[in-house]
Amino acid sequence: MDITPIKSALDDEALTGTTITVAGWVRTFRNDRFIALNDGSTIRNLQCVIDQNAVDAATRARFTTSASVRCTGTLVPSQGSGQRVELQVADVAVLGDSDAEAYPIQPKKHSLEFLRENAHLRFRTNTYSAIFRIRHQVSFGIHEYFDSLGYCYFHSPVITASDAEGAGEMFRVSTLDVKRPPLTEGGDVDWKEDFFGAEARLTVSGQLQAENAATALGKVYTFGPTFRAENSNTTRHLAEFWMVEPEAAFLDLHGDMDLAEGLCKHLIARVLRNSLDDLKFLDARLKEEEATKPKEQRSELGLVDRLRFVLDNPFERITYDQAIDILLRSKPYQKKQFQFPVEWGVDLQSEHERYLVEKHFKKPVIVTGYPAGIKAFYMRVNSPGDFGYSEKGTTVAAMDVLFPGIGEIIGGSQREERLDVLEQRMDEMHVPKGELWWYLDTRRFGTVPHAGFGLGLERFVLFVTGMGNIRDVIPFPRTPKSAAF
RNA sequence: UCCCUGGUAGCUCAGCUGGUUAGAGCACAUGACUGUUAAUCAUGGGGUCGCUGGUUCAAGUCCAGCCCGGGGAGCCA
Repeated sequence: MDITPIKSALDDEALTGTTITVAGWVRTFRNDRFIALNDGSTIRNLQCVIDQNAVDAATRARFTTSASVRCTGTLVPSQGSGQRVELQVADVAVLGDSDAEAYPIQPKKHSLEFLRENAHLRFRTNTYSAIFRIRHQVSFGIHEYFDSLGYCYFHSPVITASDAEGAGEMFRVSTLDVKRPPLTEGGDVDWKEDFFGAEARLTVSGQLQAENAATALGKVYTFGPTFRAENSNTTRHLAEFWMVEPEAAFLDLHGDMDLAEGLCKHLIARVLRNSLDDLKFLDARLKEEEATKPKEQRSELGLVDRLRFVLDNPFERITYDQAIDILLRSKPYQKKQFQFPVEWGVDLQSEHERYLVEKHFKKPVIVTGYPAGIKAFYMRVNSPGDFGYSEKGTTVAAMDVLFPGIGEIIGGSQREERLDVLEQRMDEMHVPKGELWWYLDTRRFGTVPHAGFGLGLERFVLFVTGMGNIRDVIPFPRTPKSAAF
């Protein structure tokens, strides 16, 4: 039996007048006659009209919220005003009952907190089904973008024996007995006895391995789960998240910025093209939510308009020096409204990034040329004439893409390809060179200028969906003290 | 980890300065309904007031500790 997706039933005008079978989950059953059926193919429901003479009362009583149902009938123009077509049901089967008393999700508005606690069922709501369809569009668009530019999808390992990547605290991977681990003569845990014969951890980044690949395959990108054991309790952090990390040989900082901006725009364009129903739903939801907020906290543009605006305008590209200048001349600085100091050499705080993006430029901003002291060892040291070079101190070819409401959505850089400079920086920052010999080999044998970045998938989905909490844009969020489901 | 804030019915929330039997809307159950759009109408059931201890004649309400959620900050993507 062919099952027609509800999306096709609603959109394909050639199906009107034909007999089709649809299958999905009941959203509501009204007037003992109308099933609003959803199968996940679209946010819209198909109205299935039951003939009460043909379907007995006992069966009709089983059309409860979230029961799974299969309906066969004729697709006809609707007599009601809420939809273009509806299904005149000739045959209906309840595939799986849903006890209305026990089922937690009701046909009403629920708080996101409650739905988060029912993460296994929240996909059945309009909001979350929209989010995860959009997440799919973004994921697929990532492959589409890099493939179209000749990038090779590269699978970096999830388990690593190196903790020198410096991107954050790592989770340990071990098969040793936690209560009685083997010990060395000195009384320490003997990791040689562990599964990998060394201390192993979950990756915090595939970048270093991607650099190995880029200096052979030319252009690569990784896309997979990444793990950080930081005790971060915010709306923008997860312990397990998905990251995209392109890395390309013969690419400089400007090319890197072009690549990052191009990716963001490609993804936004794709979502606008393929997920407009879902976006419009989230847009309306957002407006409703914002109506309860004071005027100054409301955003000027709706979700769809915001996405179009980002798509249509170039990202602002400034140096760290310029960012500091703007902040020093800003009203909040002069009125002493910033909590953290603004001076050359210290990192930009959330409040500073927010000011630049949301108040000053009112669009995405790429900041380059950060002081070397606050950035990772592998970033290229700037020389006079480089964009981002500063008279005030040593800077590196870093670039952070800052988005309104979210802050840093992409962090990247041109990499230090000069072996001597790289080794000196590793010494300064106490990065163990011995452990990273395989990484340094890229600079020993045919080193080339190259660049890349990391984009947090969930942060991007957060922006595209207009959601406020990163735990709502990943199916089963892992955060400190929480790994349920 | 730090700061702020909250936890009362399945959900969303009200409950004043401590004082009868802790309320509402929605949901749910039963009944009605052949054009509904989060359908509607009638009737009904439903509570360890987060946990533990304390103050008091009396605690949902006051105090202390703990647990959990939310917002913000740091770390970052």
